[in-house]
Amino acid sequence: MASIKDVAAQAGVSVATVSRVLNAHPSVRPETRDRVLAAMAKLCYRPNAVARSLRTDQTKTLGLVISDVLNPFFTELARAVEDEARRSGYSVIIGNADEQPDLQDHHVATLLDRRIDGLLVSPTSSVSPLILDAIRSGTAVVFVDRWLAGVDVPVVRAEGRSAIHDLVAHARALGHERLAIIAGPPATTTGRERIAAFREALEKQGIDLPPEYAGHGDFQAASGRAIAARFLDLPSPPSFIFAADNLMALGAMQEIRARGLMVPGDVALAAFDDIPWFVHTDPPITAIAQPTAALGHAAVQALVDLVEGRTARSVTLSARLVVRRSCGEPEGSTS
Amino acid sequence: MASIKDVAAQAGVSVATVSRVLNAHPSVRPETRDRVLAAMAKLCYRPNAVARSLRTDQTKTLGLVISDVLNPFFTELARAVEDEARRSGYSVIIGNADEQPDLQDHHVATLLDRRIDGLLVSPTSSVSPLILDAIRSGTAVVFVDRWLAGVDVPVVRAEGRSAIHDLVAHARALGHERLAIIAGPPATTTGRERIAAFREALEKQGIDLPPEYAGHGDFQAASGRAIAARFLDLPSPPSFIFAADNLMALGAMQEIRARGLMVPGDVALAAFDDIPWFVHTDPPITAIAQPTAALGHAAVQALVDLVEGRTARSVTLSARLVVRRSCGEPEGSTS
DNA sequence: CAGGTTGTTGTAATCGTTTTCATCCTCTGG
DNA sequence: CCAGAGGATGAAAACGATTACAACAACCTG
Repeated sequence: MASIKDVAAQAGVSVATVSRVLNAHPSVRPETRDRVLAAMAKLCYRPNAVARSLRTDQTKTLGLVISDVLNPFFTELARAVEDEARRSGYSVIIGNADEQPDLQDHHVATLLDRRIDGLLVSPTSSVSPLILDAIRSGTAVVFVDRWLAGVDVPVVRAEGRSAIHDLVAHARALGHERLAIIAGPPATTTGRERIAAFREALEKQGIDLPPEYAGHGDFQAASGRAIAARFLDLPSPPSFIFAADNLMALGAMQEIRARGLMVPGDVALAAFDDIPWFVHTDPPITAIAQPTAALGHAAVQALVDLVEGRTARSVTLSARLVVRRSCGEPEGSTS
Repeated sequence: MASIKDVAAQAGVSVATVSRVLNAHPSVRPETRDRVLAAMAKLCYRPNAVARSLRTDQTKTLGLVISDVLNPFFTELARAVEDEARRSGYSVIIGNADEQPDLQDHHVATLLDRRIDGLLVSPTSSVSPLILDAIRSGTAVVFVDRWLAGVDVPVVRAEGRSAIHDLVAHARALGHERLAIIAGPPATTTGRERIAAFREALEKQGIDLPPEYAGHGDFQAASGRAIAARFLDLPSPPSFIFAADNLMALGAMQEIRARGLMVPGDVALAAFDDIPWFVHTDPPITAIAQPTAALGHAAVQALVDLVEGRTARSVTLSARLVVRRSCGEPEGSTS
């Protein structure tokens, strides 16, 4: 592959001049520029980003470490992140932590070794010395969706508390009295917040959340299924199950189906995170929708601000309840 | 960030020695090695992958360019690719082409600029001078799922022909006579192959595929919906619609629902690609399942073979029909 | 016409590694 | 006791770009 030296030789100029036309430096005579451009075209020259990064100390690359690519929420987030990053002239390297702290650390480490300009993380666990080190040593970091306490880093997330209150009110209006939750891991902020909001909403309605009606999964389908099974095995099983993400809702659905039970007749179901398929499930699933793409865009903007030396602020967008039929027939409904 | 020079100074040795312990070179006195290791720990030294890549001319990075990350098939493929690559010591940079040739080229170009060691592509269009150039100039390339004709590059894909024959036979057994297909873009191999197999299967059954029963979408939901609408507006609409991927099936489902029609009563529906949600839709959707993860693993193995100077062969796995209820009630079914 | 500007170009240092070659030391065998 | 082997280390040259600085020409101004 042709290097800047080959181009310089071909054009009969020095490498400095070639570099100057590469970087659109003003003081290059048009005639010389054309000669260089011609040489580049002739040799199919493409600048070596590796060498450039070494010299300029910037890779024009952002790292994104998410908990689970297979979760449609994170997939959409990743896509939005990539789109926005590209608009700002950055590439994105995605690391899939698969909800495992070790894997998360592995990705953070290799991204740091690759000298990415900035890091976007949705932390899997509550502590990560590596991430904290990176922040302390000056790496630009922004948290998205989930965050780590005790560090001064911008957080871009959706506020789900009020939507959860709406959901609980909705369930109560439909006559549900025994409400259960399949929450996320306590080690994650979203794992803790969603159950806290749920409990708070129940209290507002004058009911409480018995321990056996609260399970902590890992945001993946299998755990949702296992916890749903535990609920349904109870002497007095809940009449309503709220899954804190769409994958655990899928698992719960599988378990409910496997037992020959009906939604919402036997158990009602609702999920945090909305996905297109929820419209077509049997029954359509009531869910809390996050402004996923907006989250991704805002996160990249904040990170790029940080990387380029500007200041960045945290952003909180709001999630909203989308009522469908999985909690019972809304009054006035025909189907 | 500490460099190899700082470590050398701290340990009182030359950079060459530090480099040697970094690369586990045998001829370093154990005592020296320990001293260097201690210095590295003290300085929190991490080797700069950028500098290393420049010197060694290898980035230990693979590029993956896929047509649409939001398509669950590609998401799962990407995940499998990343897993397998990590096992072989490579990172993966994913480029999402969003079914747009321009975007695909953009990603290929930046990946090449970053001097990735190998490229995994599922081409969006039938021609791509950039990709062809890359192959000619010696870049290791492997095609996955889709491919480009006329180049000697390993292809890793699933064979769906026989599963499509099974599907058509299944539809016929259920009494369907007017079968339609929402195919992919003719510019893609999967777009062409699936409709060819479908037409062939129909012929075997003694029926033909009228032009108005064949539409070409772009593998995304909106196009599936538009084509389904066209089918349903026909004076004699089809009784069975086969969508060539899951997103177009989603679009078709949306259109069918919007018209108040029932599946499979009014129209039957089947999809290429299977996803977990198909079990829970109303009705559960009959689909052709690909061995997605295996595809990803095989593709990476082939690519790594190529990168590391071994020879790689094409791999063809087979897809299989998963019968559910969206084409009609199978005999003996109770639900 | 001297002296200063301005515009265009080249030389060479630099980024953080790896690696070749040379050097120095120690040990072995005759 | 000396030659030669071999082990451990260092000096320095790459890799392909960017950029500070110097150099030189041409031009303008008084």
